[in-house]
This record gives sequence, structure tokens and C-alpha cells, in this order.
Amino acid sequence: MDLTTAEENYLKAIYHLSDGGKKSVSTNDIAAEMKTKPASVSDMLRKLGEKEVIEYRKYYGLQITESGKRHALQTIRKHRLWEVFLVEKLNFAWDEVHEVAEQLEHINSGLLIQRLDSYLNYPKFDPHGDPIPDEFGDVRARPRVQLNEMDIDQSGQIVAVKDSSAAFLRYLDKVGAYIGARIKVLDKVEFDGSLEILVDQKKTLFMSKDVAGNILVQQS
Amino acid sequence: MDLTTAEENYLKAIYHLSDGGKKSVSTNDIAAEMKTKPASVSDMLRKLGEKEVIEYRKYYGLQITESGKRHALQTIRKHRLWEVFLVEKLNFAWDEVHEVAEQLEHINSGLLIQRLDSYLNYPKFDPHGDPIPDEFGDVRARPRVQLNEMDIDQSGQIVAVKDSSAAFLRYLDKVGAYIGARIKVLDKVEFDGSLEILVDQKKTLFMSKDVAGNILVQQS
DNA sequence: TATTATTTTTAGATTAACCTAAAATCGAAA
DNA sequence: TTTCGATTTTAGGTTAATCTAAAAATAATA
Repeated sequence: MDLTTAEENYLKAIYHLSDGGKKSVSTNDIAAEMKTKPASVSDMLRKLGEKEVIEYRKYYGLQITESGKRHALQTIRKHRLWEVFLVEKLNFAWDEVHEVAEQLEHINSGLLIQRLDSYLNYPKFDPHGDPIPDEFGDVRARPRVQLNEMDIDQSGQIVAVKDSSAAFLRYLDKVGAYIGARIKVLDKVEFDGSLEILVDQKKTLFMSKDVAGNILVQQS
Repeated sequence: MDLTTAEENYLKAIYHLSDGGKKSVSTNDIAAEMKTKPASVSDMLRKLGEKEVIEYRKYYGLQITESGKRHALQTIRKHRLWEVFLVEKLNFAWDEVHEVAEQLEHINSGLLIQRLDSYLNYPKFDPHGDPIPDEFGDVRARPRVQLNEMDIDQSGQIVAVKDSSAAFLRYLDKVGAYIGARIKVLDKVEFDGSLEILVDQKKTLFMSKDVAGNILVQQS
């Protein structure tokens, strides 16, 4: 069953909002995410239900089907492979790629994606550190390491903190090292184990070993 | 002024059918090329006229405007750059690329095309030997050589014949060396100047010096 | 030149994706 | 448990791109 571009986009949004089918998503949430009106979402949910990529009971809610998950993961796979291409081959900055990848992900050609994957050397993660599903939709969850355990020149994305006290989060926010920030270890001071970190490819900051030990990073 | 995907496709067809604005094109011709009905074409011509990419007088005919030419050449540029990418980087065969390039040419990002061009080393011709317009829409017409003057291992595309007698064309057709065929010189016999030619990457054939002298090739 | 044949356009429908406004449903609080 | 407010759906309309059938304009031919 083939999906239109709009249907693919809705399905992807539903997949993300529901965290892969775990959480429930509301019509309003989808409308907000897609920047459309709830009425348009209702319309689309009916269509997606007819195509059996979701199971939809009106007023009640929805559930992604197995077929729907496969479709969504295919789209995500394409999106992330194109992001790798844009950053690694065409020298896009990692924050310039999304809009273009959003268009490229809808190009329809099995051969193209196969060849692109091979050309990029079967990458497992995109430039934001998010995992790239394989052709069967399997994703490899990336192991997390403490920032203080990373070596010089290694980079990744902040995905969680161990100490989630308000004070600590406020500190992180202040220095710009929020969850999701992309970081790189520029230097480590042997004497006290403190680190020099590059955040989002622009700001550098210094951080004690203790602080770094509370930050979990997905390496890439 | 932005054009929709459909409008871009119509404009490209008109540009090609009119040979860059030289010949006149009929509604029926466009319908045949686009695999739609003449009624749909009339509709679209009205729209393209409103957007001033063609000058359209109903029942009379149309003329591409300068703006229209720029738009068409931009689309052609994107199409051919993607073809080069698919063949040179992703190892597509030169006859597998068209369908995918047809989709990729509508991706909207100035930066993307700029970077792609640079990544491919500013190619001047696509895998079919057709010239790639530069960012200003200028095309470099490729010089033509007689097939018998080409060296071993050189390749190109048959673009014209000097002797266009029916007998000669029938002969070409018989051996599969039609206008547009992609050829490569595999060997040249010093004794009589005859050539061994690879046609369309599959068929090899032998050809006398006289026959080859009547075939004009765009090298690539 | 008058008639016929072809080409082109208009008229009226359809489908996908959106919208606004109004109705229906659900659930939370009085 | 009834009512009120938020959420969700339906009803009806719009735009882009297509279609078929019919009308209009042009071109070809007797």
C-alpha cells in the first residue's frame, strides 16, 4: 500500500509523538506538531485508518499497526540517511539539514536508498546521534557514556543527566548544555580531570569532572 | 514567483518540445509528452500564462518568456546534476537514473544544489552527454566529432549523421546505433581504420571508417 | 467557399489536503 | 448526576491537478 507525502508525514509525527507506539497521542497534539487544524487531523486519521497503518476509533484514540510502524521507520531511515549524506558529503552544518532531509525523505526509490546506504558505509547514527533503522526497521539503541569518560576529540549528544536537581539543570541551561545539545571534548586537564567542551559547534566551556560525571552522552 | 512541481514539469516539457523556445508547440504535443489530456494542458497553460512564464494566447499558441526559460533551465540543471550524482557516486547505470532524477529535480534548496555541484566538481555534462546549465542558465554546447576521429576508450553519444539517406539510417537502426545511442570506442584497426564500438553498454559492433565518418558524436 | 475534420477550450466532476464553523462526545467539577 | 468546558468530529467550502463530454475555433478539403 502506497502512502502520499502528507500521509507519510502524519504517520511519522504519530510515530514520534507516541514514542514508537508506546504512548497515546491526541488529535490536538498531532495538529500542533503538523501545524494544521484538528479538523484536518480527524480527516487524515480516517484515511490512515482505511489504509490500515493505524487502528482508529473516533473520539477514543489510535494505535499504530505493525504495518504503520514499518512505514514510519522506513521514512525515518530515509530522513536520517539523507542527513548523514548532507553533513558528511556536502558539508552541511548539522543544524542546516533538517528542512532539506524533510523533502528528500519522500523520494521514492528502493535502489536509491540501498545505494545511498552503501555509499555512506552503512551508518548506524545520524548527525544528531539518532539511530538509523536498518532496511527491516530494526534500530540499534546507542549506549550512553558519562561525559567525563569520553576521550579528547570524541563527540556526541547530551541525552540525559544523572542528577536532575533543579539547581543542576539550571546550571546546564545557563552554560547552554541542555538535553539534546551536541558536544565535543576539546581537552581534558590531567591534574583534576576537568574538561573543555565545545557545545553546538560554537560555544566552548569548562566543566569539572564531577559535573561531567552527571551528564550522559550518546556518542557518534 | 514559485512554481508547483506540476508547473515545473509542464514548463520543462514545453522548453524541450520547443527546443528552447525556437519551435512552436501544440497543446496536443504537450498532452502526449506529459501523458495527460489536452483539456488538462489548456488549464495548465492558462496558469503558466498567469505566472508569466509563458505568453499564451488561446487557440493561437504560446511562447516561453525569459523568466520561463530561466525556470526551465534551473530544473534541467538540477535534473542533470542529480543524474551525475547517481551515476558517478551511487553507481547507477546511465539508463536507470531518469525516473529518480525526475523526483530529485523538484527538491527545493539553493544551498543543496550549490553544494552538490561543488561536490561533483562542477560537471559540464550529464551521463547522457547533455550539457548542464550553470547557475545563471548558461549552457556550454558540446562540440561534435566524427566517430572515426575518436580515440580508443573515448565515449559519447550519437547526436547526428552527415549522410541522412534512408539507406544509411536503416543500417544504423539495424545495428542499434540510433541517434541518442551511447557509444564507446573499444578498438581501432590500424590497417583500414575500422572500429569496434560498444553500444549502450551491451552490444559491440564493427564499423568501417567510412560509416564512422558519417556519424557525429558528442563526447563525454 | 462551404463543409468536414481536427484541435483546442470550456463546463462540470473528482480527489487530496487543507480550512472555518457548528455539532457531537467525553470527562471533570459542582 | 448533571452540567460545563475542552476535545474531537462532521459539514460544507477552497485550491490544485486531473478527468470526460461537449462546445468553439481553426485548418483542410471537396
